[in-house]
Amino acid sequence: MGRWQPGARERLERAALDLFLDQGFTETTVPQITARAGLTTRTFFRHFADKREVLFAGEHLVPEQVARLLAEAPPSLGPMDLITEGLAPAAAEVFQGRGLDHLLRRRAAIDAEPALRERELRKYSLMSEALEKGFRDRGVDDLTARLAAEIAVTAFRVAVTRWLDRNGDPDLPTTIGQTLAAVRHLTSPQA
Amino acid sequence: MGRWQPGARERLERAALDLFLDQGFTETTVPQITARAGLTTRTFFRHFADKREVLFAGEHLVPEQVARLLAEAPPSLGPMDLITEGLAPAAAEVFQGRGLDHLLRRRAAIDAEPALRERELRKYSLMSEALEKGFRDRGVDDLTARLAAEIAVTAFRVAVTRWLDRNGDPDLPTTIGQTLAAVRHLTSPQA
DNA sequence: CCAGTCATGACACGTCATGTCATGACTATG
DNA sequence: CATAGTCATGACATGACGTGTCATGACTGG
Repeated sequence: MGRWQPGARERLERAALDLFLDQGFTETTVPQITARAGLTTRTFFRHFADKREVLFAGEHLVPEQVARLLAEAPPSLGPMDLITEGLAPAAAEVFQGRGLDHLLRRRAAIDAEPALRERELRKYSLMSEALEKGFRDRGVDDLTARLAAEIAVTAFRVAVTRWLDRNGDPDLPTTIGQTLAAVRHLTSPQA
Repeated sequence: MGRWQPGARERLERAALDLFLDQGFTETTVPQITARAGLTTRTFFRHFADKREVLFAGEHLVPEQVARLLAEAPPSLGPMDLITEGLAPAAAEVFQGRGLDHLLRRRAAIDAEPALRERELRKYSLMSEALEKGFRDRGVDDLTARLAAEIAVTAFRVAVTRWLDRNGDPDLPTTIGQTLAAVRHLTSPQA
């Protein structure tokens, strides 16, 4: 792994987030990031495909985690039960790695920059595609699989927003559960 | 309006779509587009903020249309009814302007290029934000407004996909209705 | 006919992103 | 030790993207 000073990738991530929050995404140039991390511009693009990607490292493996989760779940569960019982707890773990403080700083940077918001949307879109495929592999029909995947991701996304807004107070699985309950209530006939 | 040869914007849109489909988005340079349209590079960026935007012209006014629609709807309707009765018919009109053939070509270009898919996601995200605000202005609570907006957009998006897949066969309002019915069924307790 | 407006042309420039080759620290093998 | 191989990084060149600025010239209104 690391030969020179190890952790080049991590240094770049930290430097980038600091600068994005301080100056804004557009105003921050790649040479500024690499200077702060003690590296060269070319090295930045060896670790990240583009300037935005520095805030989304590692998230490329979310889809495969989702796929594995669905493949291992009891076959009896329907789509909505899977979301409630399978995804919510697993999702919580993902967010344990980094502290709440880092998550809030990261969100602040993303919310401030349309280009980063777009990247965030793509992340959730990929997650939805993985879910959809997982549902279909379990025998769910195409339309239902697609809608269940989209609704699951929507609930997850809305729940994360609420959870961060409240500084992590009710824990994430609880917040996801509340959000799914609200979805059920909203779409029930008499609503 | 047009002084030299009129319709610069439209010529650029046509040239760009043709080239994107023929060579791909990345392989197409802005000078190639402008050459085909008989204009200069600088002029392209006067009409469109960036290369992707040439496929999304005019869509910036979708949010305000959504806002007006919700403001004018009968106050008695709940969120889900609004989606069914208000948005579906209005949405259909938007797609009448250009022919089905153009919509299919445009979708093919977008689906082939991640950067364009991201832009498409942003479009729907803006639509969702407009819907959410509209619901809140009608007195709907924050969480419900957010979820109703997201679900409405999801249903719309999925319906458009299915509608295009089937070459516009059941018309769009019908397809949206079917999709919403599938959502209700999916989220109903026994599903 | 003249002044003002405005879309476009022409040119310069900084940043992003990538291809290519060189360098030098580490590893493996004898 | 020695030598060959690997691999992350440095250094350099290049092309496309996107913007600022000024000039031009067709149209418009008085």
